[in-house]
Amino acid sequence: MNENIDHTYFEGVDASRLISARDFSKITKVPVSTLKYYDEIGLFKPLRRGENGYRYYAPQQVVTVNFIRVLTQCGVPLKTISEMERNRNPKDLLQVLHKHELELDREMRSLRERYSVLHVFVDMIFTGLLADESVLAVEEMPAIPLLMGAEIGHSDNRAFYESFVRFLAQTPRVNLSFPVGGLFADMSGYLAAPSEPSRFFSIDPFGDDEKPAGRYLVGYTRGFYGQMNDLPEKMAARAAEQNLQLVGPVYTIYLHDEVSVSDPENYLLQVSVQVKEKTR
Amino acid sequence: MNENIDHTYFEGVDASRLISARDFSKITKVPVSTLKYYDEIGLFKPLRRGENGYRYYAPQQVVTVNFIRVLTQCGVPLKTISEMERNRNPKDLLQVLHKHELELDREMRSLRERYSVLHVFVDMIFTGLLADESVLAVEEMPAIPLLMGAEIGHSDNRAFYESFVRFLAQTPRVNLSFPVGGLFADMSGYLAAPSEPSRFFSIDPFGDDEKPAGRYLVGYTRGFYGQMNDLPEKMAARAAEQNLQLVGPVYTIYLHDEVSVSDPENYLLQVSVQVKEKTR
DNA sequence: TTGCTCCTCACGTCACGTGAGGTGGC
DNA sequence: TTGCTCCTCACGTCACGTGAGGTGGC
Repeated sequence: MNENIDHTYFEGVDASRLISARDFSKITKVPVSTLKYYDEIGLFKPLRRGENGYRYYAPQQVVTVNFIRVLTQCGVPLKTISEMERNRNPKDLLQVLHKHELELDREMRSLRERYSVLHVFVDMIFTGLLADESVLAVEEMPAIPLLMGAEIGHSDNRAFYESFVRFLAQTPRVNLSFPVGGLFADMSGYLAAPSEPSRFFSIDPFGDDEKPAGRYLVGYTRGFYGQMNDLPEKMAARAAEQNLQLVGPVYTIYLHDEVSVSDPENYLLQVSVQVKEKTR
Repeated sequence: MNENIDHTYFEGVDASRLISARDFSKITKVPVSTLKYYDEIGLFKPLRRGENGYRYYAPQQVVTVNFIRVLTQCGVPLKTISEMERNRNPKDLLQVLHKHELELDREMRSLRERYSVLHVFVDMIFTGLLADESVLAVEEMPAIPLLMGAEIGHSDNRAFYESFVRFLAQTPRVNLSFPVGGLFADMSGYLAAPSEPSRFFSIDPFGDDEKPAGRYLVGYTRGFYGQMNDLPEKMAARAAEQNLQLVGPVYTIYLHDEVSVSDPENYLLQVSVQVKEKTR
């Protein structure tokens, strides 16, 4: 970025004040190999070369190389930076920088999203590890934000996959980085067809819907996607035994799936449905 | 990530429900070339291959490939993801994810910093474009956060470079991505040795010091670093003429430097010193 | 026959990283 | 002579992208 600088401007600087490649690298945290590469492609050259070929940098060049690093970290290709610099002037640079401010805005949003994705996965895997799978229990559950898919019309019994694909195809509305769960209208719907949820939802913290906080009857079972074993019947039986009034939809979420577990027999499903204590 | 899945689990799924590479790419926004690459290195394979070699993906694989994308965007190498997946289990995955949550925290901070760097540059270049260089004027200036360097002892007249290098070497305290300015203790110090600032400072929004808001006598001049022309004398003369009482240090900032301008003769320096109206 | 989609194979690319083998001043 | 730092040259690498040339079903 300083190849156009007339070196006579630095005549007052004697060689002993200049900085070796190693030291320049230490100051700027830019690896020596990178400095050599920038030199090679003509993007950023040392102020002076020793007779033995040693690279010597001027102190001011620190600002320049850091500026280049900022631009590359913003995703500007080195070639673009080179071209920009060939006829650099304040107005054009201002335009480019302004464009990349917007680019950084997008990056910021994407990063926040990646963060939430990781957080949701951590949360689910952790919940799965703590879960006592062998018991059905009534417990307090916090609210979970969701993005709800459209209702599924079950015209034939192969509709599951098509519905799922249709749900997935709703991008970009549905963010596919978050785990997907299945929902049944109520307990009787779940009992009737345990592998045919009436809706899918994405566990998306930016979603408009939510699974409300409250007391839930919670059960777990292990197995491949859609394999419910005797969980529906057990949950219905428990509700009857303890005189629990089940309200609202049944939520099914794979806490452990192919992302975290090798053996499909060990995928861990959590099923929950809200409980309202019966008035006596 | 699904190479360990026993394909018999998908026997219920007939081929017509599976998704072609093109469609899978459209749904997930992952380029086909990337899908092929993941297949090639054995990281993520389609559920089934047609007799003609066509790739067919199952709907559930959408979640998996998105998870892979999230990890790679967090900087996890594909090889690491592959290894992780070979003996994947919830506990280990939890550890890895937690580590990368911290990684993302750092990324977030770095991104915010890049953003501020761009902002500061935009601000300076823009100010430079708007400046009326030909006139000395008294004007309101906003406060600017700074990171101040140590005071410079001027033992000899070559100390400038050494001081500057020492200032730069104060990393990591000094963030070298932000522009650097020079400061003189007062107007008489500036007049006495216009190219020997008593301190350097970094225009770092996260800095502890600041240039206070207030009314400043502001002048501009063009030329290479340290070239002040007759600006010091003109500013002193103007202060005397208009009976201005100059208080506090003299700030010198290159609004346009080698980053934004090709010709060193056109580097634009802004010099400002605070004004206190004399009580009459 | 004509599109259209998919395939493989091979080579390119971007921004470096990594030795091998050599120089030069204290 | 021994370290130590720097050099050049060449090749490797990571995560893909980009054709060239070919297949296969409507």
